[in-house]
Amino acid sequence: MEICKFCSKRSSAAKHLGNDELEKLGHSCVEVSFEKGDIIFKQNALSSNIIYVREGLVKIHMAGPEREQILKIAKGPSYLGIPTTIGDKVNNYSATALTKTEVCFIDIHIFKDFISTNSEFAYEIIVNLCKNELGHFHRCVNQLQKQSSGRVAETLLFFADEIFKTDTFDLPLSRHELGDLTGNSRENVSRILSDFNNEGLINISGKSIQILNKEKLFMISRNG
Amino acid sequence: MEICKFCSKRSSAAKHLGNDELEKLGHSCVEVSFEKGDIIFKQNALSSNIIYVREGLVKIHMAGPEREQILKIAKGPSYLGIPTTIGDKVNNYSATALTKTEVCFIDIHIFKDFISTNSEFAYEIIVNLCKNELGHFHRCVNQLQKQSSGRVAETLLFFADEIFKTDTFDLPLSRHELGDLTGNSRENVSRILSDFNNEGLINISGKSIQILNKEKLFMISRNG
DNA sequence: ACTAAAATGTGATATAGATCACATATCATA
DNA sequence: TATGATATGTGATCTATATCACATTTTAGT
Repeated sequence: MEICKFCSKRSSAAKHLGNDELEKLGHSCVEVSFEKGDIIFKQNALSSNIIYVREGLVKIHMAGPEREQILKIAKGPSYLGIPTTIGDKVNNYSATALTKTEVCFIDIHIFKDFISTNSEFAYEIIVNLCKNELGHFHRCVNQLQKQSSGRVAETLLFFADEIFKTDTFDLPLSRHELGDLTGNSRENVSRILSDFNNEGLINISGKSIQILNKEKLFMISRNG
Repeated sequence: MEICKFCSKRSSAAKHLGNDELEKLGHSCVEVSFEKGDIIFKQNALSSNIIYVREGLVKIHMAGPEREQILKIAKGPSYLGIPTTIGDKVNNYSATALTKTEVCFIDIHIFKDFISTNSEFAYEIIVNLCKNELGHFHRCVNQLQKQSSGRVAETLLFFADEIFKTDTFDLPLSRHELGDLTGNSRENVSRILSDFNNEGLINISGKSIQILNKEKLFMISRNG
């Protein structure tokens, strides 16, 4: 098993692993492929693996008191659900593939082992957790304080700039999911997208989106 | 300097430090006392210390696009702002004392040093970060989905159960701050508290609060 | 290719909660 | 203890956004 040794998508933490450690990792690591819509792990199930997304787009979501809440869109390569695997026995949230996704399941014991024996690895994991938490703080405050069109505008820019790195792309979410992500009703998302379309900020047809006026969209995202 | 060696409020991570490590920590650690209202660290300032709250109540808050957002109420003993010290050069949020607070400033270098040389310490920090993040996810979803009276009810129960461990206590926040914490306007917080009072759920007089009907308050917190 | 199911668009209506306006109470400091 | 400043309570609006209702489009399974 040399899959990890020659993996081209190693995490910044795994870059600190030596050859023998990578070999060990390769032995206790399972590679799985998920299709769009497949559940990678489920809230309330026992959490026993660290998940590493080699490639693909994943939504992290949680059942809230009223409806499903999408907490985050994660793009490989990145770790997934370290907090819920280490912080609790049970998954506090679910992860579902939004596109075809390549995932490695890493046994929690070997992960702990690396943390214990390789301080550079441990430190990278800590940095990773810290950055994630900061990102999440910002996202949360934005969600809480911006108004709905601002949240939708922000999300469109997020997909363009962070995920697809182009202004023309296919939305990987339904209107309903976009609502769960931005804290809007399905109907409101439709309306806001229509408005953006009519004002010439975007060009939308089904899921395919083209951003036409990034500056104005950014202004809307900024000022609520 | 033996303040850490004989400290009665050591963190779960610091319990894994040996005598010589504690001595080292004692040398590069400064103890400071803050009064109610004092700023412990400020958003956008350079972050160069890990802060450990030995005793006291602290609010973590962040300037949002519309208003100030209180992200969390932290109670000593606990670490404060590990994410912002390790995850960024600059503080992503502020911390302000809500009561008289005893704080230790720990040099980031010695902290990193412990992470590198003491794997148990590192692992405890990781567990801590993970649990914090899970807590924050839950708080965020609650904030986003519950309606205002639910958020206020939840906060009252939080103070009673988690912070003061009694049903009669003095609110350490103004109505305005309670709004910043629960995402309500100052006026709305007043109204909600008055309602709770009139319905006999609580007894309120200024900042002093007595919870009379915990079950019903819990129901309100649950069902929005 | 056909049909049921699911997703989407859009108007009308309802409402939670913000904002405004002002009265009252409490606090801090000279 | 007097006095300005700050915090709080409460009614009257106003508005963003949810909800409802239904038409239309798209998708998936046979």
